[in-house]
Amino acid sequence: MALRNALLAALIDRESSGYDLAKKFRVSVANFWTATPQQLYRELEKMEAEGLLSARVVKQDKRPDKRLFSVTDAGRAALHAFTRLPPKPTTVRDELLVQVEALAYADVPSVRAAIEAQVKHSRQRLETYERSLAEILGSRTDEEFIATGNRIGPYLTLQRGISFERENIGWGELALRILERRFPG
Amino acid sequence: MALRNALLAALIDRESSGYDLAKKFRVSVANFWTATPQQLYRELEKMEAEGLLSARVVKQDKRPDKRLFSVTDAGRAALHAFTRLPPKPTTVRDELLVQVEALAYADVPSVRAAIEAQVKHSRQRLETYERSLAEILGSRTDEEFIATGNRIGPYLTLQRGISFERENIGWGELALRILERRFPG
DNA sequence: CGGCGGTAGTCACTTTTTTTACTATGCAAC
DNA sequence: GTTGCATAGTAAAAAAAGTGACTACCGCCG
Repeated sequence: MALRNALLAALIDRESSGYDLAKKFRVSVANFWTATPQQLYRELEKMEAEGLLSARVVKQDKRPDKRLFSVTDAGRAALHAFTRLPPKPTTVRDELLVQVEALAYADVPSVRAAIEAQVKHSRQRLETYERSLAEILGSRTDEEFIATGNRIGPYLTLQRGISFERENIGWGELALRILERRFPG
Repeated sequence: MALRNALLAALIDRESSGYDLAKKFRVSVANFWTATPQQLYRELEKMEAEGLLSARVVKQDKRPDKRLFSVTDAGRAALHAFTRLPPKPTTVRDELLVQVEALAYADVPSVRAAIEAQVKHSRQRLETYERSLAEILGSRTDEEFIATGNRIGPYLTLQRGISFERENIGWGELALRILERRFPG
């Protein structure tokens, strides 16, 4: 009952297929919610059944048909109601940091490789976020956008994602330097 | 099967009761893993049954008895094996950011209050982390510690927590300024 | 023309997580 | 003197999430 709010937020200003949403969840939404395609499809079904979404089938020529979902008035109302409630505390699950916490008992080369992989991943995400931000801003500066832009919400979540990934990269580099020094090889 | 690794990491250099762990998960571990007390107790039982932990009962005078768990050799081996595997991608669930993403359809005063609450919470966590860091460092500087300290793992995860909470605070303040400007009241 | 990758999903099953409701004891404040 | 908070847990059920396998169709590359 929580994924649905993320879906409403992701769908609210753009009709999308399950597949589109899966992509969006891999890229921008990944910033604050993670979900597998299976979860999405299941939840979309339920939400349609409950009247939060409406779906229409679009026949396609060279691809399988797809179903485009959009938020209904009831969905909009549910989203508004959700924003009136105090949000649940954030939950995170970061196996890499568990491995780092256990460093003294860990296989250091594996952990080092995992940190490197994560730094790479963060760099990619950072680029994606920055492209999205540029798209939102258009030709305006941050200042102009903040004063007059209308996609303030996505702007803010993107900013959060950007600073998060920057910190991630910085932290990863620090960790690698320290590992290099303490466990050379 | 994932919480268990976080538990092994949390227990590895200190025998603790379920209650102690619940506290530790609220404070330091919260940085990279969240779990409720119920989850902890259940998992501790299983892990003891599987020989990853050993437990001893300590009778107490003015409180209920408690069971102190410590990691066995098998547990240490399991933790090491875990660190050899590539960590699963991080998952997050942040309802506050979902609400912010949906700002245009949200109840703005509620969201503003939620951001304020989160900033306060982050300030508290930041203080906690900084205290823990000072404890780990003792009288050493960061430089000295990095060169010679032996709790490198916890040092790194704490650093990650600290920078995360700082970013959180900065982001929250930015968001509040923007809300103030765009939705005054 | 065969295989790979991208689009667009569904189904069955298992594991995990969350929720709700309990049992106890003791301390401190009001 | 009893209410609320902290300690220290347990049990059962419901809900959510994750895993793996599967169906299709198409375009493109070699």
